[in-house]
Amino acid sequence: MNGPAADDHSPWMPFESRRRARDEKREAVLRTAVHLFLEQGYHRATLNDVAERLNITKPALYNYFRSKEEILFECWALGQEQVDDIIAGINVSGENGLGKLRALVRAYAATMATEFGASMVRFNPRDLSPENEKTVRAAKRGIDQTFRRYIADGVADGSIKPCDPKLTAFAIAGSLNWIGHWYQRDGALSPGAIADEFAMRLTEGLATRSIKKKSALEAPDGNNSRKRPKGGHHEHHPRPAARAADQPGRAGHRLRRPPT
Amino acid sequence: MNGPAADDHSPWMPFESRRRARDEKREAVLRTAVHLFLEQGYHRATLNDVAERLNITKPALYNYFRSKEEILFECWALGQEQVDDIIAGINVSGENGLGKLRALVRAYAATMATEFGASMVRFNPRDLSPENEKTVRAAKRGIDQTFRRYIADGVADGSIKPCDPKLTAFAIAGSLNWIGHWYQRDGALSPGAIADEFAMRLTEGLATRSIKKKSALEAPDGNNSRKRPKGGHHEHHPRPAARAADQPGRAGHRLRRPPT
DNA sequence: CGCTTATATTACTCACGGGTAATAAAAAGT
DNA sequence: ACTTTTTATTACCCGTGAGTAATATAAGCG
Repeated sequence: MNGPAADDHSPWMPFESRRRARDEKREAVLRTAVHLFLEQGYHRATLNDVAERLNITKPALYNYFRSKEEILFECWALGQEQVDDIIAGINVSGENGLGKLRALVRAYAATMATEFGASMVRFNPRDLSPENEKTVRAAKRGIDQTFRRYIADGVADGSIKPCDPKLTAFAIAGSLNWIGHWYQRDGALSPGAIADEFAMRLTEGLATRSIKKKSALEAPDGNNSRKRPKGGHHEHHPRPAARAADQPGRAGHRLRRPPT
Repeated sequence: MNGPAADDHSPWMPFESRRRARDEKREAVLRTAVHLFLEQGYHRATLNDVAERLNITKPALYNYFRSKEEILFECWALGQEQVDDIIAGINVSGENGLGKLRALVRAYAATMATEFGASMVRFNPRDLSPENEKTVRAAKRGIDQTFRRYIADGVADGSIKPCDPKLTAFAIAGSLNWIGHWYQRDGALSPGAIADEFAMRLTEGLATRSIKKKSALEAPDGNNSRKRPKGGHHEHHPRPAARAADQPGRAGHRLRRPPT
């Protein structure tokens, strides 16, 4: 952010470009890792596998991460970051309870169709260090509470029929989380279609007034999803330093070099 | 079943009692194993842990199972057996599509609140041998198709509103499967209450005519579930040999000794 | 060009845990 | 009581894979 207007004589430019290259490599590791972890499971996928796929060798990975466990955690964190952003956006949207719930369902469904999103629900927190496990569990609790809050808000403002927020949140979040288990990125269903369909199906039983269904199955790819679900290249912007979400904890140390 | 009327002089009696004792030990292993596998994850839980909890040593386990993988598979199979029974019962019930779907949702929810039921969705099929993995995937496909069939039946007979059976089945099964991830057996929610609530919540949006809700949350334990959700002792009868469900494959070799 | 720092490699350590003898202790059967 | 079978134990093997030197190569950078 403090970068001087980069001509080409600046002695700082190479520094920055080096850092950027490093960050790109870090992300490449995470993308390969999350793919293999999802495909084979965390314990069956070895760091040799990850390295081999990147055309390097295992010890090279330790230039970017302290341990396999840290890689696992960082994969999860990238998914969690997406969700934090989604929630932060909805919180300032000024919608009523039902509107916020629908927005969350839709965006969360699209996230679950990404590999980092799926990692949030397919990785086992028990495989993390005690400290990271606590962070993950706190974040999961935060998501659950957000669902419940939106539902309770909707009941309070009259947009959602009276119901038990706890079990209703479980039912909705369950459907969404399950996407991470069955969704095949090479399958027939587009993330947009899934997100639209789930947003409709999961909330139609809750609305106090009937929903105007627009035959969601026919729209193969709505242009209305805030985050592009699957662009060919750099799947998500290079992250402008840390980003503070309003939700619980998570130390904001995105992208730091561990070894030195 | 060919047992002679056992007085007390029969020389066959000890044989039977021996077999029974063996089967009880086998099941004890599976109950301990499924508990630890769910608690710590399959790879973190060691056979030493399992054995220690049974007050024996690791090699003793090999009198009952060929490998750790076989234990994993048998845990899954016990859960799958419950589901097969449920489906077989519903298939001959003569209900309409919505009725069958509701019955399945209710019984499946209760199963997910058991450890063997949860193992069906928390274990990773990739940890099984190729052959067993195929069996598991076929069974999963069978369950999915049953959900879709009941929904399609309901649409055909007019009890369910027109909808996409595939995505609707995903949404419902997702909610139910997720129970296996969050349900705490020592928590406040009883399996019966969850089953009732989910059966209501997940199908109310589908019914062509409005549902007569009876405030399901207040009924802590309905007496109407065909299988008792959680009896204190012998969780399921000693299994009268093999049991053939109508669904796909699974070799019916329950309870055989591997070594000899 | 030399000095320093980042990045990668080869070759290794080592704990962990599934699985296997070899063998002892019970039970069952005769 | 003697034999056989079942069930368990102790003591080991050994493949695997995370993580670590020691070291080579390449890239800033004055």
